[in-house]
Amino acid sequence: MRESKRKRLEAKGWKLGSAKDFLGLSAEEDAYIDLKLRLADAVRARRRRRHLTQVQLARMMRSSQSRVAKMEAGDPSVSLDLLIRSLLALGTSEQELAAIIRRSKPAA
Amino acid sequence: MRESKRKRLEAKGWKLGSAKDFLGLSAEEDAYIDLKLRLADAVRARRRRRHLTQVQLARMMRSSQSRVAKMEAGDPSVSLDLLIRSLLALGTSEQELAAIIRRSKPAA
DNA sequence: TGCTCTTATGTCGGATATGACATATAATTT
DNA sequence: AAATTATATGTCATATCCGACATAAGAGCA
Repeated sequence: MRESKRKRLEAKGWKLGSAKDFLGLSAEEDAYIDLKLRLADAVRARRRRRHLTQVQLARMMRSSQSRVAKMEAGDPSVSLDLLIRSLLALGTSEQELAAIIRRSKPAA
Repeated sequence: MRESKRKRLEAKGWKLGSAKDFLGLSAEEDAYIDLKLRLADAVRARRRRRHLTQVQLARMMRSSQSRVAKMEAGDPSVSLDLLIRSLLALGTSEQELAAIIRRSKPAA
């Protein structure tokens, strides 16, 4: 998973503490963002494994292709809700979901 | 955890497929709701274990007491995002988070 | 009984995430 | 290279979720 240093670089619109209180809960924020990016990667991986296009997945979950693209890109406008609902729509079991969440950020 | 048959009963405002397409993705919907309720219980358990009031937890995560109450009650107006951010604010590690998610609904 | 602390429930204006659409940029195929 | 298919990016109106507030309900104690 070479594209996971992406995480830092791709702080595209993440607004983080910057727009907020500038000091404080950056520890949880970090874990939260990291989790989202990990789920995003998992969605893409699972969708591809099932040979589905973004359009197909979008229809399965009554969303749209652009939403799926943003999801997989780790766009900050995408919620954890949508990510997890996507994984569930892809048939991910709770065990598998847990495994995705448990897995910490790959070694550098 | 006797209060988990609550799940079915407490379909208070869950609107489910009812307001939606009436047929279709109830499998994922079920998993989704079940997950939320499990996280809700986990928040309450962890908050109590740390001897925090809802007001205190609310302040820690810059939310409000009423939101925390709704979270713990499994109110449908609460998102997965908020539930997970709460758990992270309570110092839950990703390992622990995974354990909460993995754990399937208790036997009856 | 009142008093204090905690939690529950209802509501609301404002904030954010949503699907949809248009369109751009790959990536494949012919 | 042109056509086709897949994915990316930007924008927008509406739906949903948010914190905040008011207030009720419960628990424990003076």
